[in-house]
Amino acid sequence: MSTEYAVSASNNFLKTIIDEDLKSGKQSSVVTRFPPEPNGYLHIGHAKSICINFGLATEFGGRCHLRFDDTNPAKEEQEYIDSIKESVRWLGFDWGEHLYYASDNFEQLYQWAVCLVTEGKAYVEDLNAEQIRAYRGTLTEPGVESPFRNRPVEENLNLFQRMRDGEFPDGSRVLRARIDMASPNISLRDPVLYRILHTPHPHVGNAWKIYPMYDFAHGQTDAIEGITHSICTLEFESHRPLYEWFLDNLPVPSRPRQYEFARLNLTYTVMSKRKLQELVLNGLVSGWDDPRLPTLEGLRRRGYTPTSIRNFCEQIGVGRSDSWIDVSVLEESVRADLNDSAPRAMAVLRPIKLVIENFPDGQAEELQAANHPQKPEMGSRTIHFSREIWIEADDFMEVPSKGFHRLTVSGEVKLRSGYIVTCRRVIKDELGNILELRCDYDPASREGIHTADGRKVKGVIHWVSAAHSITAEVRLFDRLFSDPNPDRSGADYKQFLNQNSVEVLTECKLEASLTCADSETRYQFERMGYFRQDPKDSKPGSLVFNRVVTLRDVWVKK
RNA sequence: AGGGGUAUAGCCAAACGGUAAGGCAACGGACUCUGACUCCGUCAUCUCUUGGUUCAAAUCCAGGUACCCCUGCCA
Repeated sequence: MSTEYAVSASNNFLKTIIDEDLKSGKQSSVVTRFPPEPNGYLHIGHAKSICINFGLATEFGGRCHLRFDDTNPAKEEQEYIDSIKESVRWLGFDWGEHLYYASDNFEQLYQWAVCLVTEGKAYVEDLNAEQIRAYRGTLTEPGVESPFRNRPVEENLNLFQRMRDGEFPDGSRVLRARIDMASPNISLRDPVLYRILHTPHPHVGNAWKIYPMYDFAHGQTDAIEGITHSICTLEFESHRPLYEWFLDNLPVPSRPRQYEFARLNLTYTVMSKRKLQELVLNGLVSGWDDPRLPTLEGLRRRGYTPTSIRNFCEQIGVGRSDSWIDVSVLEESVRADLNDSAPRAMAVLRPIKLVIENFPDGQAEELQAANHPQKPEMGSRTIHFSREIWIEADDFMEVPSKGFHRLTVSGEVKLRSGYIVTCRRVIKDELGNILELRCDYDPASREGIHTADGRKVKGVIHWVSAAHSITAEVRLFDRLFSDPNPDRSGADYKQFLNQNSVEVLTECKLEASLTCADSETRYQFERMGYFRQDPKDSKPGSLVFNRVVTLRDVWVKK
């Protein structure tokens, strides 16, 4: 399987639209944008949007902007701006010179609001939030016009200027568009354009006392940046008429179009910012970068590669119907990438001692082990074979179950890249716990898996020389939730938290070559899965590895 | 209930009036010094449903049904 980015050139409705726009000459180039609000960390759902926007730009030879949709300083912080930029870069995308902030357009937006006021298309509202809500009507009943709706233009101009000047307290007035209080589309019932907020802004500081709402900022900002295809998620679909109303009524420099796609839903996790934040704040996870979280920082810390996430986004496609992607698709994606690129190593996670009685004490033999079974160009490394080695406890069964083909009493097994050993006896303590296995090895069995009498050995297991191993901590992560859809309505998602979503093993025995493991390198610990050092907690001398994902295992399924 | 959307295999998803792509999963087999990888094969007489138009319908028309979104001074 190839790990190249372009997994398939499958079509989707956005590509079709862009293709037609380009061919018909409606657009001469493609300009998209990824427009996060800097009020939290990015997650895998954002990755889908990032891949769509940057991907489309790349595919059609256009460009993609990174734009912070920073119109609500009450929720936004510089920390999030920094994290978002880092995550987008990590994913492998480059916005070049095109980094923008909606807030850089505040003055222009203000002037356009004045235009609307001047033309009688916007007015200053004195009703409070509760009253506005009551006047708005319901889904089935039309709204009622505000008593301030027909305020004279001059008065509106005066009041709006004074709102800007900071003369009024938060919440005392808003600027509203004058559209249609009876519209069946509620977002057209005189939507709020500006609110008063005496709050400093992370990007423009204390310059403003009033801030535009999303609807009044997004489309115009798209127009200013020359965005041709403004791609957002489905819940903004009913805002599209409003998006277009502003473009129709303001002297904007270009005419962007909004298109919507279905957001990503992943099983066994939660994706809403609110819930993610709740998990972090309540200490239910270790932080925004907890390796069990679907945040990009979490996936990154766990060991997911940017390539695997991009491939995942390509695989799941883009559509307009609500869909649920099983996490196993994400897991399979990182397996595919890592299988290709990860050097192999041996690590025994739950060690049990095996003593080779016919190997001299105090000696060691150097063996060569391939770093990748299908890629000789990745070379090999030296491992040591000696009298005492560690093997995985699971790889020995005193009473083998049917189909088990690893080590059993008086059975034989091949030590990967080493020799065939035969188990002679089991030494236990008085409680019956296995202390060690006593074995013999066949010095002639270095190559292949055939015994001296020509039989083929059934099993191959990983191992590590006791005297040449290092002890390390390994963290095994599982799904954060035990239910495929913890988010389903009517239940508290927290009740579905998987109590065993992390298992910490502190007595793992790793081959010595891992002593100087590079912190970015993902390894395949043979037969156990893919691992990488935890970037925060792993230190020279006390290594900590995270399991990115297990290997596929058809045996345990049976 | 008003408005806006969506229904194609277990999960995604293509198709644009010409006879149901592809991926993942699953299943069967081969290969293998990782029960991994890889390889081969199987997997929708059928597109939510009921009618209609047509030589021909997943695609067009009419009526149902199910689910999602919208009543923040959030985005």
